[in-house]
Amino acid sequence: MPVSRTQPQRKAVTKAAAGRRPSTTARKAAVIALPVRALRGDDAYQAIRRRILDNVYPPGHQALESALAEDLGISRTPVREALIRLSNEGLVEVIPRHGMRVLPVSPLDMREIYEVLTALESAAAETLARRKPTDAELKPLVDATRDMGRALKANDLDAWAAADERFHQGLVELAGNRTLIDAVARLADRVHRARMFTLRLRPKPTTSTEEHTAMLDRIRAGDGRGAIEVNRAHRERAGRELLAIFERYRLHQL
Amino acid sequence: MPVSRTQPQRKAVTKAAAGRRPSTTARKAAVIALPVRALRGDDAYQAIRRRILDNVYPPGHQALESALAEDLGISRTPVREALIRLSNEGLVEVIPRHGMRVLPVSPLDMREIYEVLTALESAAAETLARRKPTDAELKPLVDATRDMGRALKANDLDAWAAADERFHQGLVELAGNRTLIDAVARLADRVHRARMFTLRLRPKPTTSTEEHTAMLDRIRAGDGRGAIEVNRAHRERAGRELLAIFERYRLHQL
DNA sequence: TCCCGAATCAACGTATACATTAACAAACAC
DNA sequence: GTGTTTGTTAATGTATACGTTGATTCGGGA
Repeated sequence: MPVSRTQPQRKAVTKAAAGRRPSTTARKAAVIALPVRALRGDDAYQAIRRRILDNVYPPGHQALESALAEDLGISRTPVREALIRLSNEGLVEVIPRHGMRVLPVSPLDMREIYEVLTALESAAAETLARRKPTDAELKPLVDATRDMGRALKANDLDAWAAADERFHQGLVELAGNRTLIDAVARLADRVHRARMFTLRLRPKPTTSTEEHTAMLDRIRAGDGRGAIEVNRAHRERAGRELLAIFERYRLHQL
Repeated sequence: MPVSRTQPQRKAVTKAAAGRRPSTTARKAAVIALPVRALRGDDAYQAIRRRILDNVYPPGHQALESALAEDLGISRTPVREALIRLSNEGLVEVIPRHGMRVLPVSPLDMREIYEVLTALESAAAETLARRKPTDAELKPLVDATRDMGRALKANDLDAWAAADERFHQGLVELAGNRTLIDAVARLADRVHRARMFTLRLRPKPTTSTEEHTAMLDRIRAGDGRGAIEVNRAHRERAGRELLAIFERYRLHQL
């Protein structure tokens, strides 16, 4: 779970013959640059994860290990390792004879996740408020909030969502508790998917910006209790709205 | 992470020739029962995990993939899969050329974990209090609290620790939020190890029982806020004590 | 004596081979 | 015609083979 520790950054190894049988003697690549980047190990994890987050593999999508391996141009071994991690994170389900299945985001799941996130972020907000962070430390949060407002004016929902994620991510990171960061990160992908589905179905998220500003005020004032309350209200409202959309459009059939 | 979903209960397949090369034609086992149960896949995970929790592999212990495979009588493949999961949970670290290393439980880690656990359990306590559970539902918690008292009188620290874990586990389960349960479970193993190390070094945990009773009272009264407060105080006190022991005995060198 | 470089070796990461077993279908009995 | 059983197939789980690469050690030069 400690992502930063368990995933030794692999430098981007490029292969001359990607996916080809490894030749006994390694030959230097032709002058022409490598057309396909060889995916292996953790890269397989990233690749599959990205396809899920980008909805290339939508909820309910099934794929056999061998099919994934072929898609990625690698063998089944690294694919299996990637699937173990993805199922750990609740993104996919491995069904013994039917490969993996991308898990749908059910309304129940969302309700659960929001409840947990609220608890975790509230703790982060309180810790942060107690620590009385400097303005410099809070700058990422201020910037993110500002960007949310700008994106909303420009009607750029994707930019709004990105800035909102940056705010929440930054809030948790500033608390400085690695275990907390990891716990949130573990839920982040699933929330991300749900929000992407609902992003264009819901009314303009105008109040979120104000709520973020209010939270920042509490944190600056060192008011831990107040920060908790604001965050809780923010999360609960957002969760309620998201669930309403979900149920109205029956997105959980996905 | 959704443990219950991602780990399809494997029925205890027994093998006639455990660990032996699989024979082409399956023969019925000799009349004499199978001496060694074949360990594979998820079993490897359980086996290694248990050895860590039981301190057979103490913090800092290193072992090569091949050594683990030999120990368990299986090949490296299922061992690797087990290690991926164990490192996900923060129990071990995989160091590229030096095998796996059982992670020590540092005071910093403990502080972080207790902070997160406090947030999660408080949420559980509040949810539970709001739901006004029946006495029948609360029975496991009442029983656990009672057993803690008994164990303390009998001076059976292991039984006390087991009952205490049962209480906290039961509390979270009663809240009925699977995501929450999984998030707590993910931290449980590390906490368990830390507590086992300190169990016999600290003064008798007499106040915990009272605090549990107080929490139950709040829950019964439907007083969510109060349950949060009691739980927070309980966790913070316990965390402080644990950390004090840790630092006094410099257990983090382990 | 200490430092640097080359050679050796072993552990890992990945690919592949193989036996097991569940799913599916066809054939048979009723 | 329907239900059951058996045979076939394909996907998995595990083992094993193999090339790559980093660690370690030994030797030579300063």
